[in-house]
Amino acid sequence: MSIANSLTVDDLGSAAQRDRRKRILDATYELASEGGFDAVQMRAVADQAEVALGTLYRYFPSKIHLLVSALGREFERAEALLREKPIPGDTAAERVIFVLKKTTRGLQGDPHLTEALTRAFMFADSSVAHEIHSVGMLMTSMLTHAMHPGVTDLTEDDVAIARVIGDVWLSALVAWVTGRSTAAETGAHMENAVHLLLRD
Amino acid sequence: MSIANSLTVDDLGSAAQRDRRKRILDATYELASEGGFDAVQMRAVADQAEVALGTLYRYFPSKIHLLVSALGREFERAEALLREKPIPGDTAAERVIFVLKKTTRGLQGDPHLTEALTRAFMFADSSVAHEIHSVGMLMTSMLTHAMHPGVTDLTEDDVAIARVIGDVWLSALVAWVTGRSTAAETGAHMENAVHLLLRD
DNA sequence: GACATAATAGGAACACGTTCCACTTCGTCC
DNA sequence: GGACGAAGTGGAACGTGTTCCTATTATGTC
Repeated sequence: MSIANSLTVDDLGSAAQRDRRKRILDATYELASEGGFDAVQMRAVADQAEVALGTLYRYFPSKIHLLVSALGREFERAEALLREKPIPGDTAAERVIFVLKKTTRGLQGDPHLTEALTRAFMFADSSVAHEIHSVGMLMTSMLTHAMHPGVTDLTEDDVAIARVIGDVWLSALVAWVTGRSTAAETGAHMENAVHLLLRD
Repeated sequence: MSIANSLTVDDLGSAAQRDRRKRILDATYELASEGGFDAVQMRAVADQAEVALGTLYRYFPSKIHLLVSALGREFERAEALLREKPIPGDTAAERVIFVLKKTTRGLQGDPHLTEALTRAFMFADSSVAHEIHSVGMLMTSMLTHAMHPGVTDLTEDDVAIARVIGDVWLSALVAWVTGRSTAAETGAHMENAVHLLLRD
């Protein structure tokens, strides 16, 4: 009993909280992946994560926070994947397009999930500013890394260009998830924008 | 009575519908201007427009349609205003920045309204594609007009540049209405982007 | 081990977008 | 001017995000 207890104590504590948080984000991910934004219903997330509704709201104060946090986790994964291998391409433009296409392809492979996460990102207000900022930084960092691999002291122009590309990427993604443009148009538009911005 | 009837027939008919539509959009505008997206409640709009809830939904099938239509009306006004006078500035970049700043200043003068309309625009799905497309075309046309006043045969690059600037503008607006960046940052970012894209 | 505090469960209740229905009024056609 | 379909009214009802409350369980302290 004491052993069981000590084990329990080890497994629970803040580990229990990490576990709950993970279960919640996993449930969010799964529901979003199956049915998009509308399918991520707070009661459904709570049920699937085996957590009470009140607990869900204790961990994530709103549906938007929940989805943006899930988006953040996805971006961290994508960024980690990108860091594993050097980015192919001889010019900054080629490398940036590679990163954009790879990331976009990943997102478009799971349209419902992407719809849910993009919607949430676009609908967030200032109370989610912190989470949004993390995602924005990750995106900018992915892009500057593609532009100048290994370089740490970036010029203001580099950062500005990365931000503009990020803006275009977001807009294109929104147009795509809302069914206003096709995947091909999205890709072409992003490629255009990169060539306009990185003429080297 | 027959005179009254004929008058009534003239005043009502589709004129009554135009009037209802206008009252609804006016109510939307006023509520949005006072309290933003959340304050535009369908029951409140219906009350203020002196229209039944079912009638409101007959004219605009969702809150998003309603707000995007209101946004469209605002853009038409802004575009008409711009067409009145020639755009000052010696270079394309100067003229584009003038247009962006003027339009943005107009929007930022009514933050709640802008928040409501931008939210709706970003949250729209494919069922609102038609209305969104109108707004997008207006924006692109305003920007190409600023780049090349009076020119009608634009190159693909011109249109692509206008679209990228539009994307940046939207992203900046979203960041601003969601409290993630200040008006000054928004302006600076847009100015940066224009200079990156229009180096003439 | 007993207790104080915090976290969770379970679920009722509320708000607002949306749908639906029964009834009335309007516009049109004979 | 009577009949008929379309449009409008008024309001109930439903779904889902969010809040709130009480009972129960876990955690940390003496």
